[in-house]
Amino acid sequence: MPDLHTLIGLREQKRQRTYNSIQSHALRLFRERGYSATSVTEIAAASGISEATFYRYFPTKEDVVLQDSYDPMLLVLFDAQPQELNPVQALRAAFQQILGNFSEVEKQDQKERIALVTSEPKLRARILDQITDTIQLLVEPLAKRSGRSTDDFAVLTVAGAIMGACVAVIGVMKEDPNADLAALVDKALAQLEAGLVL
Amino acid sequence: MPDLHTLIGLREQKRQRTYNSIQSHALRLFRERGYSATSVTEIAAASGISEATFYRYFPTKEDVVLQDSYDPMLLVLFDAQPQELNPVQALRAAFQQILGNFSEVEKQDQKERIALVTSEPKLRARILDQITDTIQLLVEPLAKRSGRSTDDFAVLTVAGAIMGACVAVIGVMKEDPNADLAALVDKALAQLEAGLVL
Amino acid sequence: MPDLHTLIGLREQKRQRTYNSIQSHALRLFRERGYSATSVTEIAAASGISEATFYRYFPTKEDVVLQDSYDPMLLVLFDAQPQELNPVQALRAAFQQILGNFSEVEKQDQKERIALVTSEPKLRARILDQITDTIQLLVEPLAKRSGRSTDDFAVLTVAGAIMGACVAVIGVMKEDPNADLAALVDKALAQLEAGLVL
Amino acid sequence: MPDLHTLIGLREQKRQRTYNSIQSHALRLFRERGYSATSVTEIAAASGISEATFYRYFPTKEDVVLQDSYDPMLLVLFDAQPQELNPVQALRAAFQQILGNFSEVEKQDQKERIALVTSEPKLRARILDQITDTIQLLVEPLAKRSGRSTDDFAVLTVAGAIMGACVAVIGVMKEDPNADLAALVDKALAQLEAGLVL
DNA sequence: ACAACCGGGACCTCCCGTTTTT
DNA sequence: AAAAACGGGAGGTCCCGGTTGT
Repeated sequence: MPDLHTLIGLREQKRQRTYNSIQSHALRLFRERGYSATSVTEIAAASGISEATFYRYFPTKEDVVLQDSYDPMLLVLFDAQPQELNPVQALRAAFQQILGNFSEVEKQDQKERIALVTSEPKLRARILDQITDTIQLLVEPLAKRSGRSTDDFAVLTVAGAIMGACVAVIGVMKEDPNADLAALVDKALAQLEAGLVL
Repeated sequence: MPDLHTLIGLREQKRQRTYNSIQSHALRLFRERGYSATSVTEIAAASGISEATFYRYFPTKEDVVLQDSYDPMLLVLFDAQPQELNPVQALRAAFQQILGNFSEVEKQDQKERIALVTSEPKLRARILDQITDTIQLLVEPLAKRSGRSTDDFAVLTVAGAIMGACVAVIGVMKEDPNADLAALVDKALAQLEAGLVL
Repeated sequence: MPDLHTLIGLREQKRQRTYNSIQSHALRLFRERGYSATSVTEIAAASGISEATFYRYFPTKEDVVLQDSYDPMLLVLFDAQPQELNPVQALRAAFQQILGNFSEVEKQDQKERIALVTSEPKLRARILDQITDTIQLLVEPLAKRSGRSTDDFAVLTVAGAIMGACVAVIGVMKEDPNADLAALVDKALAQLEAGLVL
Repeated sequence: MPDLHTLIGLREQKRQRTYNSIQSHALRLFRERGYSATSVTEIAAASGISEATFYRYFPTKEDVVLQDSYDPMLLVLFDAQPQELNPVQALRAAFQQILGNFSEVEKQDQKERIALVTSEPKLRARILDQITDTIQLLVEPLAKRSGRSTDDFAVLTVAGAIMGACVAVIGVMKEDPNADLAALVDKALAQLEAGLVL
């Protein structure tokens, strides 16, 4: 896993720091006061930026919870997996390299995001989009690795099944917030890996 | 496939007719005027019932789109499948007995419901619940048929994967509303049936 | 000309007072500080109402200049003219009953509105709509009085010509703000009245 | 109708060709990508000129839609009309000699310009100026032909009425873009010609 | 009682002028 | 010197809870 920071300039690094700062301040405030009781003004103040800058990083307040930088990482890591892994195996490995290396802070953040997303109506309203977006996101690399077309319905089905398993895992996390996300996802994908050969 | 009507009394039959009447009038009005521009008052009037009666059938306006009577049917049909079918095979067969026997009217209604649910924010907001509810709903019969516990994570994963595939199918239907829902679901489940053995 | 106030309730009267209060405070502030240098917040404060209430009366800041209550009055007065007057004569008379009875305050307001509308880009941007809307507004009563169809192109032409003459008058007012609006409009319409018989 | 080309030098002819080339390329791009989504850079590239050259022909992007070379033509043609025609008659004839001889390409361009001007806010913002400028433009020749002073309010009224009728015609064109501009203008001016004698 | 009205405040967009990076 | 990021502030929409006119 290459250090992404060495590849980008100072400006981008600062941007990353600001991004993370906003997100973590926001999640903290949401935890302390609740999602809807926290205004963007307050998040901006806590993060030491202007409200306008907040909206330059996140198009809406919802996105501060919904967005993460893991999707592009996932794609990069997926492509970096050894060629002998089949698509689901490679995806499982990539997931593990992200989730398995979460710091305690990241784990905590992730838990809170799941809790928020499953409880706050406004956020729940956008999950279907998130899921279908991620399904679409997965289709292309899955197709590439399996030598199939991106129009192949079988690829779509596998992508859907994987995301469905993730939704089931999120359901578990909701019931038991102390469950180990990385382990659950790995277990689910291990099971699918055996059967879902493309 | 047993005749479901023989299993229920006359009163229940009348209730079913009213239920379907409300739903189809509502879907028609939503198509003609748009979801949010149609009031419950108008739906009740078009269905020849009082507003109070509407709410006795559907707790909210949203539910007239979200609810369907297929979930209980699915469970009954699932249990009625021959014991030699494995869980996913049985589920696939049950789905087919419902979707494959849709009348033209039902097919049209289903299309519109998918279109509404994927476009109206209020409705989209409740899809996660629908999905997780259905996952939970599937867990018990899947566990029973596979001789596993309802707590078995493998069962949950399979239920999630199946629903995920359905979400992918809904994505396809959204892009191409004239696609054949029954055929797509069957194709997806056929693929999962081969790999997802419990 | 009937007293419209006797026909409406106390609430509506209060609404009218608020409406006029906002408009006159706004015009005063625009005169004192300029249009774009005056914020809606300031107008609301000066009028003793909340910003939200401002937007309940005027959809945008522009409308506080553009809107007037004269259009509906004009229609009522037009219809009230003696039947022996031809359409343009009737319109001329109606205009006169409005413009000729302006109080000094109203004259002053009108002057300022003309000055603003011809100078402020944002406002100028909406004049074409105003003009075409008013042309359309005039078509129906003109058609009615002349016994022609509202689709009759001749009616549209006359309505356009009348509004065009008004635009020319506004051009004069812009050059010489102390010119007498009522007199100029009357003179223009008198000229058209002679030739534009429907 | 004299051949305008014989009146101007070769250099001017080339300038005209460049001017027309820029304008038609721009209108095509506006149609294909939308007005605000098309940059001056792109227009210049499509026309095979530099951005600097574009601005030597058109002071702003707006002017490429708003400007036309017809105003000076109109004046020349107006003056060339037989002396027995009254001012409005002469103007009607001049209009016809321009609009009636439009090529298909010019007709199409004109339609698109009307569509753009009535829909793009930035462009709409400048229409009042266009109208009042044209009214002023017409005043002088109208006054001359009628033997009146350019300060004569009657002349201004007639100029305004004529432009107002044109605005009404533009309104028709907006509703029905396939209407015949030349015919509509002629019909409107024919009607005014009968009544608006100076 | 009932609906309309209002104040308050959150969300979000856009623009302009200034500072920082490159 | 050009491009990007930022702060500030105005415009506009929406919803909630309380008040007031009918």
